[in-house]
Amino acid sequence: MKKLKYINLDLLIFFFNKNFWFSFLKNINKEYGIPNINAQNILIEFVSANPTGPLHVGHCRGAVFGDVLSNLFIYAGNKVTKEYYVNDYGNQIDIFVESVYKRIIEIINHDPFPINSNLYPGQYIIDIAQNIIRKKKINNFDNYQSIKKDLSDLSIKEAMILIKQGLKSIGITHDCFVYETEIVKKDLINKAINKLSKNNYIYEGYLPKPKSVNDKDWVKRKQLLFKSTLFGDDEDRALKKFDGTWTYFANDIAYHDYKIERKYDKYINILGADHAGYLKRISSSVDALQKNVKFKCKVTQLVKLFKSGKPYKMSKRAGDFIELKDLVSAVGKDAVRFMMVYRNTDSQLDFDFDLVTDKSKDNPVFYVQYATARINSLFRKLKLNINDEIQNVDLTLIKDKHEINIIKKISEWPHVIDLSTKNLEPHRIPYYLYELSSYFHTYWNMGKNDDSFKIIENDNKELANARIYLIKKIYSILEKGLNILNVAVLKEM
RNA sequence: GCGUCCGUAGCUCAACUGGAUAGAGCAUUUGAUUUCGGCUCAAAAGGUUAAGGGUUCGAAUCCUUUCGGACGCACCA
Repeated sequence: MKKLKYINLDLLIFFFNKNFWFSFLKNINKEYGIPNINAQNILIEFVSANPTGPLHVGHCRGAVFGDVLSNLFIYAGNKVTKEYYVNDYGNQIDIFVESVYKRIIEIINHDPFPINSNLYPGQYIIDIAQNIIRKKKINNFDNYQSIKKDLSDLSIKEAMILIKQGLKSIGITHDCFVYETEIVKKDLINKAINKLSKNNYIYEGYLPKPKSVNDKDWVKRKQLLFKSTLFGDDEDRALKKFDGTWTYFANDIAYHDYKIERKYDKYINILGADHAGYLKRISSSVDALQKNVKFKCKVTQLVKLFKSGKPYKMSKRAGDFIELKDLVSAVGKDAVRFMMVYRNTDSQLDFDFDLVTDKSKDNPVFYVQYATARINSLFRKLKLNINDEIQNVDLTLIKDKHEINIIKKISEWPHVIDLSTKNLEPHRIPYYLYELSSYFHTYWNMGKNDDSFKIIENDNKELANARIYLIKKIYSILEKGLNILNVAVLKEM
């Protein structure tokens, strides 16, 4: 230690000398950055988009966020189950299936598809219709009511194929798909509601009129309610509809009870901004179902698309939204993944099509990948395998301030991992990788201006060896970080 | 009207969750390099952290009020 500065009661500041940093660098091993924690069994639910069509850009942020978070937890030594809840039940599915039906009839009988109805018009509905006709599981489409159940199953199956393709295109695979119809079929709803009932969390009562509803359309009605206000929600929530069937929320309580029954150490839900209002209610129900359960919801804010600095508008109603797979084919999986977690999920994200395909240092994805490519080129030049250990290093030859700063930057890595994991904030990783890359590129450029800073091209073999050792440590962290992001580590570009 | 999130340099965002002089990139200015004013490099400048009030040794961070923005607010999913 070089010196110790006293600021006040709680703050001590340490200044380390160079030898500290050398021995620090020496001690970096394969486990460097992995927190020393007890392994946990974590269930993380994300995407969970309705099976009524392919994924679009709006789903993308939550999808990548959940996946990176999973990788992060795995890296930190935990066991992770990535789960997708399939809402294959209820009104929206009915509308979807009817849309597919009308498209089938349009294709077979040339009856035009009813525009301006509540049905989904999109091209993907036509594709699904064609697939169903082609696969010939149903031979006669004349009577909608009689084939409704089969058509529904087939349509959902087709939609799930599209969704899984979209996920695959950005490198995401879920471990587990839980279908809402299964929850209903197994009668898990009664089971969960009984659980709540036993604790007196359920009653018959009245809800106040919502502000967004007209007086005319509002009928005061006694209904079955869950006391979510006991757990911090703004209102108690309805469990049964006017026709006596369960609400979506009741089914979701059952689903979360099913999660709890499977006994994980920790549960994480990733929700889109448009479902943020749902958060209190679902966490209330989880608290009510089981005391002291570790359950966290994370909301990802919207993504705004830009092209050359101008907003890129799209409308779901008109059916012209951008599908995830279109985004990926336009800018590539790496760019999508990197940029989607580059920012804190609490803030809205601007995603510029042009910037992420730019081959320049303005593009953070390129910049980080360029660093790994440059480092690889050094090893190629030396005819060294980048994975081999470097022997007999004399690190005291590293003297420059910038080199010491690189070591300091490297020392931040475990903290980045720790904060990202604890606070569910993986944006720190790409941000850090960008900074570390920036340190590396500056180092590289120092050699361009001054030969004595050339990493390998100088007469001093010992010095070159020490520098290569340092560079390799940078590389191993970039590699770890990119692996967590599931962004390619490029050997050359 | 209510709820959630956000407001930090001209722009897009960080800031180790309450700690030092609030940091990066773009844009700007200056210089270097390049037989290109375009690529690259180096440096400078840029801030009352939306505004007011409070909490304490100490606040961008916590509390409160106001203003501004996004999203949501049926028995839909």
